[in-house]
Amino acid sequence: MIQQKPTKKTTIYDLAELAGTSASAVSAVLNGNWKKRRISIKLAEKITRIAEEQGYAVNMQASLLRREKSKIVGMIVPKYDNRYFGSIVETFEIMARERGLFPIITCTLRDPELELEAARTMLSYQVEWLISTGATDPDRITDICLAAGAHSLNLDLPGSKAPSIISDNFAGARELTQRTLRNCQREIGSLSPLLFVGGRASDHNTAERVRGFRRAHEDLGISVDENHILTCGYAPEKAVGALQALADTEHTLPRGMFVNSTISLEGVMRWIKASHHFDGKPPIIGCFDWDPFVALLGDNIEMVRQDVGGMLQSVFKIIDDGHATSPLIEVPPIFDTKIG
Amino acid sequence: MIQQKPTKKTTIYDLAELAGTSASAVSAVLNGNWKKRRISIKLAEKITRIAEEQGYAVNMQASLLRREKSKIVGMIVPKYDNRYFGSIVETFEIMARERGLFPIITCTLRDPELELEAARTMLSYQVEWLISTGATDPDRITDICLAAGAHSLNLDLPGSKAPSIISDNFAGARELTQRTLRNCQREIGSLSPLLFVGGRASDHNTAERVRGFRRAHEDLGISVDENHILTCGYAPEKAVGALQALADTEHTLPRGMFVNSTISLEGVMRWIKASHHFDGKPPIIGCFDWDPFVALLGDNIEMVRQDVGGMLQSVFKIIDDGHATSPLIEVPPIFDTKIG
DNA sequence: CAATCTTGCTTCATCGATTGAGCAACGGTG
DNA sequence: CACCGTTGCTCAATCGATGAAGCAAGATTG
Repeated sequence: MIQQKPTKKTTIYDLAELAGTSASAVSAVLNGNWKKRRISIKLAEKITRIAEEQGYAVNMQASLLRREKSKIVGMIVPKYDNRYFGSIVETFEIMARERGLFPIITCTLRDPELELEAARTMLSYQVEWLISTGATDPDRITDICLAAGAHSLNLDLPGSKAPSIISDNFAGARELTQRTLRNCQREIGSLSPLLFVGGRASDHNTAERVRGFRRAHEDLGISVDENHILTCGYAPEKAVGALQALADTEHTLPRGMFVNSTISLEGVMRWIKASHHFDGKPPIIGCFDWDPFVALLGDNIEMVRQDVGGMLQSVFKIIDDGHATSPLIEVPPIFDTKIG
Repeated sequence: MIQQKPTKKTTIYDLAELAGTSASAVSAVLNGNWKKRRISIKLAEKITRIAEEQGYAVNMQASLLRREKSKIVGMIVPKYDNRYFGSIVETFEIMARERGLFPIITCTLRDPELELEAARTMLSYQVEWLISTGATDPDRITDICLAAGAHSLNLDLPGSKAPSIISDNFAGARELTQRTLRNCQREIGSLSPLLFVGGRASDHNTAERVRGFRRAHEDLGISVDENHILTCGYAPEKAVGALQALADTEHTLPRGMFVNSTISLEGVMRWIKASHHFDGKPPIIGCFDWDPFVALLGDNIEMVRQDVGGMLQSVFKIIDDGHATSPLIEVPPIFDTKIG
């Protein structure tokens, strides 16, 4: 018979009838504990064969309703438009599957309302753990998780009510700033302060990176110009706007720059190309994030790669153990050994 | 405090008891059809308030078990490591949510076994539609979808058993090849054939792009060297290997290249940088895919952007209508007007 | 040969939300 | 006052899978 339309779903009752047995035997066979339930091998094989013939797939909704654990782990992520978050999601899925967990992921477009909405939806699906990645208000998410009986974790940006796994932003920014200052010195002959571009002044990561940025300048005895800290937001257009505004008030911009993410870097490079401000004397950039094409094509760009593998190891350590031993885990980012 | 343990989940029975009413009234109020069920506004408000106080979240497993439609749409995608798939996933989520559907996405790492496994898992979760993006064997996925009562669609790579939405690879490749040939001519003074790098000879998209590549050469009266069609796979290392092998047998490589994806481009650029083959005379590249940093930094690289928005419009047109009017939809890719 | 154990199943209650059917109370009508 | 319609709820069956409890038949023991 030719089935154009999808057929009706097969249930264990259908299989039971076909096999001349009970639904409970079918269930026991198909979820693997038929030995414990003392089903004969003969019947088990018969049921398995019929299930395959019928293309049977268990109804997880029914199954999960009955079981006590859902084995579903959720993750919310701001965007899929850069390698950092892409890599986080990919690694999360792989590590979840290794453990027999079912990962569900959703992106929230950096919209705080959508974050909460997405969290609520995931809770409806009975996630056991919800990982908030780069969330604007992780504590509110933790609140609703606790109320709904789920565990929560923060990744990339910390919160105060759930364990947080983040990059070591201070140390990373300090090292990156030092390297960029040196790269810049090698290029222009003298040591001079950098421009800081991107990120939100209100978020923990940006604050820590600014602190590392300042410290690196201190280390080398250079003073930072307060007007040169442009925490204008992450979007490329924000960086373009901030650079243009600064160029409008100051004659020349610093040659060296610390850029807070690849997203902001996109804007920075767009502006550099469009404004012709740096024509002939390309800026020396350090970027707190990694992208393969920038690494290959960007001649004067030093990048730090956040240790996604290490961070997710920590996440799953907590999930595996069922609890965290520390409220904040800072994972050092990775520098390529080669410089500039 | 970090170590709070999640509370027990609240059910409509708990709420009913708190409100001094029945579970069925609670259900009616919370899923919005309390007017139809003639619940008084007074009771509706009371129930709503209590539900909010308790942080109640409906149990989707139970809800979906009872309803006939799940409103879940699934998508499988090979990787999250490039802008094309990232953009597909992001757009898919947005468009699904606009329609009140719940999107679930999983990546299959280009592993055919994992594709099937992921499809089966999604079917267990009662997806109504399953979109196979860039799948190696989309027809097998369609088979198991039909057996499980779900609809299926193919995106990016076509299949023969379900409607397919793909880029117009032939026309796109033809145009891109022509542009690259011209860019190359402008650079080196004479018209000469390009090298084709990346993709699998067995997949539809690569075959069509090779056809467009050949046609563009024909159009300009140039003959293609068969040894210069390197359909070596998508992974960067494959491109590196293929270029090295070719460079080992031939003295000089063509100056112009057609690269089949940003993934392959990564390998191509790695080899170019490492081998020093093109030092001083950078290759002129056309890439069938788009990346913002390549667009900004790659001076001699022309890119085509696949029309993700248009493709997903087509996908959701089919989902909205419940059926497709055509088995294959080819969406023209987008060229930036500016050349070179 | 009765008593007990083992094997191989079946029966039935359950998870939480949904919804058709039904029922009590009240107001309006003739 | 009998009858009917409306309002505002409750009852109970149901979705599909699960697993504790139970039961019948055969095997083993004393």
